[in-house]
Amino acid sequence: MNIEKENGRQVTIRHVAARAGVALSSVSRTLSGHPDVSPAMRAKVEEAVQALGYEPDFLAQSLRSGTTRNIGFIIRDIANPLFALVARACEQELRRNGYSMILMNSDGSVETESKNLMLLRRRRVDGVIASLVAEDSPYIKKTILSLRRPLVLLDRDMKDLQASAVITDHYTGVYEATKHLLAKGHRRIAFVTGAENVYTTRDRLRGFKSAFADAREAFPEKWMALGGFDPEYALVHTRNFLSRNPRPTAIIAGGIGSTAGSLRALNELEIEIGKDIAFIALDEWPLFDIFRPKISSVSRDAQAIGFEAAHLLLEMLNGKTPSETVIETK
Amino acid sequence: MNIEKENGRQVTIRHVAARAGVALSSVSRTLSGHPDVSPAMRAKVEEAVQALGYEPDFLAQSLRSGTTRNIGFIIRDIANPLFALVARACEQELRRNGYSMILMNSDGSVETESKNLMLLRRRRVDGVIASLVAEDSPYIKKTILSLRRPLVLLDRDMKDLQASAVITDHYTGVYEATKHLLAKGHRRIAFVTGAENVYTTRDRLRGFKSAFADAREAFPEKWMALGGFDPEYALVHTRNFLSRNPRPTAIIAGGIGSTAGSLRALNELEIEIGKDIAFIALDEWPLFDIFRPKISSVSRDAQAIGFEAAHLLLEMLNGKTPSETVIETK
DNA sequence: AACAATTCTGCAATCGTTTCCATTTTACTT
DNA sequence: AAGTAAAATGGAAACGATTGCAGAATTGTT
Repeated sequence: MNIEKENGRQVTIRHVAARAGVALSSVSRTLSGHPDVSPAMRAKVEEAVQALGYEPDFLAQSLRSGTTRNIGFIIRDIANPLFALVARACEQELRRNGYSMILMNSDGSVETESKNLMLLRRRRVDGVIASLVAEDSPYIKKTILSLRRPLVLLDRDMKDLQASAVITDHYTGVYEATKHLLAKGHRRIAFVTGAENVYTTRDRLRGFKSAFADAREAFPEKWMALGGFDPEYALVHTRNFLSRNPRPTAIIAGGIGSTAGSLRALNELEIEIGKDIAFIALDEWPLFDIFRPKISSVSRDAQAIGFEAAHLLLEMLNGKTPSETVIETK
Repeated sequence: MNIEKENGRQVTIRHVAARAGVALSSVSRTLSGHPDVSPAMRAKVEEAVQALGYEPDFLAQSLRSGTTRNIGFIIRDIANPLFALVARACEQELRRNGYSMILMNSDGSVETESKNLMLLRRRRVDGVIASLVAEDSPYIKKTILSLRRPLVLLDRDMKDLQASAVITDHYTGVYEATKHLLAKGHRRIAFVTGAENVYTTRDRLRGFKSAFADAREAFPEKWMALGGFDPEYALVHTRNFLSRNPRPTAIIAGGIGSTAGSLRALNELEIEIGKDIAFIALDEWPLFDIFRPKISSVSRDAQAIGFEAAHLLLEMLNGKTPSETVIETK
């Protein structure tokens, strides 16, 4: 069976129809499970399909149906272990439902992100899942509105977008962590993370501030470095904080990249976590539990995020209205 | 500008032609940069394109041209940090060349992998980059042959496939590492890694054996656990080795997953690396340089692998014959 | 046996492009 | 000024599927 056509050309429904001696439409109906198909017809068509090794062309089907069963997935950086877990769970779930994932890295650039979105639109993806670089770019907002396809945002909070979102309750985790540090007597707590133009940072900051307020302590403005999630930013600013006199007694690093940068700074200056300074990471690196120094962290279930994102999108594809899912921390 | 059509329908080349008062074919020619287009025509068409916000449909173009500018990327697990780096570099390079990446995880299952390959074929991807689960499955081999599209294999060595490949010179790295251990007096060296049905393991094993042979030492067959790259396998077998009497004085873990599993076993039994036992990881986890215990490793440039894979594929898409690129270790 | 109702099948249009071919227009020779 | 070559344009047929509609074949009813 599965006799390859001698000439390189593709086997189309046309060949199947010819071999079975029936009309194209009949073949199509048989294959798509239309009710009005006689057993005789079905037999003939199936024989021909087998013999020719016919396989419907997704492209042609997409053009006709207007649906590609392709989902765009845009993140800053797939090499971020948290995102990688999200992407994996998401891809698995989409695949189980007959969708494929087109992966694009935005490399932290609003411009690349915007180009990617436009490309996905031209590719006629059925929907998009995205962790945007920033929430405050009107340019991106316009591009998103022009998408006119179901969209799921990861940890972002944008108005009038008709998008679903998977958001994390960072507040609680950070609040507890900060409270814990304050209870241990720490006052000079440095906070190194990304900018406030993403929900993630704002929610974390809210938790941080609340803990200080509840402890009736002044909010340590000068120990804030809210500029970027990249390791370099964290490295530079942690190094800076550590060179001050007096230096901070505790550091909170928000996000995978920031944690990497901060740890590198500590390592460089040979400052020991647990002994010389307290350290809390928001979001975990894999193997955190195995390595020393033992690093405390506020964690969240990345797999659940990916799974939920896929689900919210699938729901929208089935006509439901956008909604939000909240993931807990720690 | 960019007036959205009032009705939801898409703006097609047909609308552009109507508005510009010219034939469809002329619009197409103008847009695709055909030489025989008068300035007057160009102006009219461009005005209409602007006014309507027209954007060519990738799907229709693909159907017509027979080329999708989509590349399939299949790996065991995107959450493996090494693969994630490969995927990122690869996606970036493909994107720079106008291609998009469809990501699929095979979850370490030959069956899933095969299904994925078939789906990619139906989706008419222009090429595939894959890190296969195993080299010895005739089923997979058949599926690959039926792909009839350019293929780049990552760290796999398969005959009569007409595929390009990015392979790593594991031999040298492992040889040096083993020699080093032998020189330090180690004899009971355990080796935990994946099965021999992938090039990666075979090449590493070759290096391992060579080092023993050159040192005129008997190859320690009973300290081999070549069964799987997953952490569970490594955990179980490392634990087993460590419970023997005498136990190994050194462990080599081959691959990201195996390293995680082995480290977990050591952690569990509270055996300290550097003090109680020597440990060498083949392939690095991120942040290895920061954490304690300090872990020695044989590393390779994952970004380069992704970049080279993209390049080999692009070359094949330009009609070149398949070739191989070798990446160095350490 | 004649008619209606039902099931089945085929034709042709459609999705949005590109491209071959034929025809018209323009430009160049002598 | 006529003839030829080159440039510009339009019409129509692909690419590979799905589907509304109409007609043919089958079945059931009286």
